[in-house]
Amino acid sequence: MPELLTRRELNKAATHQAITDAALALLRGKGQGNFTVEDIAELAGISRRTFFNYFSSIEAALASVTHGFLDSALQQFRQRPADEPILESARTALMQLADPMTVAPLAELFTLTQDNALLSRSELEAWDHCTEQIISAARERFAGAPGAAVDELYLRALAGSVIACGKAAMDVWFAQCGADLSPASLAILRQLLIDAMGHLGSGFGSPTAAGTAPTAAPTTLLKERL
Amino acid sequence: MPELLTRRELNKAATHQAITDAALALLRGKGQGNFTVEDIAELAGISRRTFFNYFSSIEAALASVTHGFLDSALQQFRQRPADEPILESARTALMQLADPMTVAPLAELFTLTQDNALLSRSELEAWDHCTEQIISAARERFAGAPGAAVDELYLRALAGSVIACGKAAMDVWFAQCGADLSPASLAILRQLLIDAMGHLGSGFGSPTAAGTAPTAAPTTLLKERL
DNA sequence: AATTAATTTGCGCGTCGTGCAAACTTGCAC
DNA sequence: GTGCAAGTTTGCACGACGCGCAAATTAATT
Repeated sequence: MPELLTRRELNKAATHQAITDAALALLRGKGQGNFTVEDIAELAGISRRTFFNYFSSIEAALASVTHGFLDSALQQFRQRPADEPILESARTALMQLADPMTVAPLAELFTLTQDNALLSRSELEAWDHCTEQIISAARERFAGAPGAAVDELYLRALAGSVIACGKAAMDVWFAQCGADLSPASLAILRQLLIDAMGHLGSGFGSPTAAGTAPTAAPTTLLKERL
Repeated sequence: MPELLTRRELNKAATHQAITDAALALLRGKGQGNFTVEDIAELAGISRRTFFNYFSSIEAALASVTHGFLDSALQQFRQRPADEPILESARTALMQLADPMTVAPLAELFTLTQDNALLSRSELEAWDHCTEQIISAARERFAGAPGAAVDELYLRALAGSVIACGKAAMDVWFAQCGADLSPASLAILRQLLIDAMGHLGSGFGSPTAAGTAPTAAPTTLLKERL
């Protein structure tokens, strides 16, 4: 969290926040596609033109919620020790996000958008953007390894799969718990993330092995420790 | 391939094709963002309004190339025997696509779009749509299994990871070979797909294990047989 | 040939996204 | 403080978008 000192940065951050807040409020009240940029601008107390100085579309404004969420995930990942197994790092980073403050905005966004269609374009873009950043982070981590050249395919396949599993866990969670943010619900999310990463780590060996059942391999290696 | 008999369906298919051809031609000639729907309509010999009867945007028109590619992948996957290991089915389905006729349009689209930005929104949407369909296909496959309820998390994590690995292989291939469609280049693509699925099947154990090196586990299980 | 259904087309309208230049705000040095 | 330089907001204008609508055109049915 870099301290923003100058007034300019403060104002900019405030406007940014005001826009996403307004967009979310309108999404809540009127539903997807039933409000315009002008509506957002008015509610946020800025001009239509200024909105476009911050975001190129309504979708982009809403996707900033997802960006925020994924950015903090990235942050968690980057500060894991470099000698830790990479799947373990990913798992831990994702787990840190299963707390109310962090998931709340994303959860609401999900419930408000997935009613109508699938994940909207900008949402997908946010996840994709995060994938690219994981690739960078993982590349840096492997840079100091014995083998000189990093296997680009390995990196991209791994990062993509991790994100896919994270997304899968979230999808299942929302389908199961809706916007429920209770401790019990968050515990389920954590377990889903653990299981998803377990499946990934065990090569998707059996559909039930890495689940809640007291089976051997994956659960022992990736058991939750709280 | 369903035989289209009536004139109506024939015309529709022809128009559809004419539009994507025109869009690709303009993309080739003028570059991303430097032509309008009206340009496409004119080149395709239809009205601007008719374009929107087929696609909701230029991006969507271009993404139909990707959709076609992924749909045929889906088709390959669905006709695999149900008792085959699912990763093996996915691998085989993807491999069938490494032939010139199938990848050529996609390859060109990649070279024309990835110059500027990342994969555009509609491209991502196409991959996501394919993921959803793989989930359906896999769910059907597991439906006739002993365990009654299908593990939704397993399904979604698996499908997402498979697609992510396929995408990773393609990304690396394009970065490496550009639009080269020679047998040698396609052989590389096949190997990349094999390796990516190998990494996935072995739980991303080691960065180099599932590669070309004569290591034990993954390569033996997923070796190419031609 | 006449009827019916599907498709194309032109028109209009509200919205989008952006370049531009004029206001206005902030930071910095004198 | 005063004033200057750099950054930001705003209004305006313009081309493009996406779609509803109804008339015109085309294909299938009898």
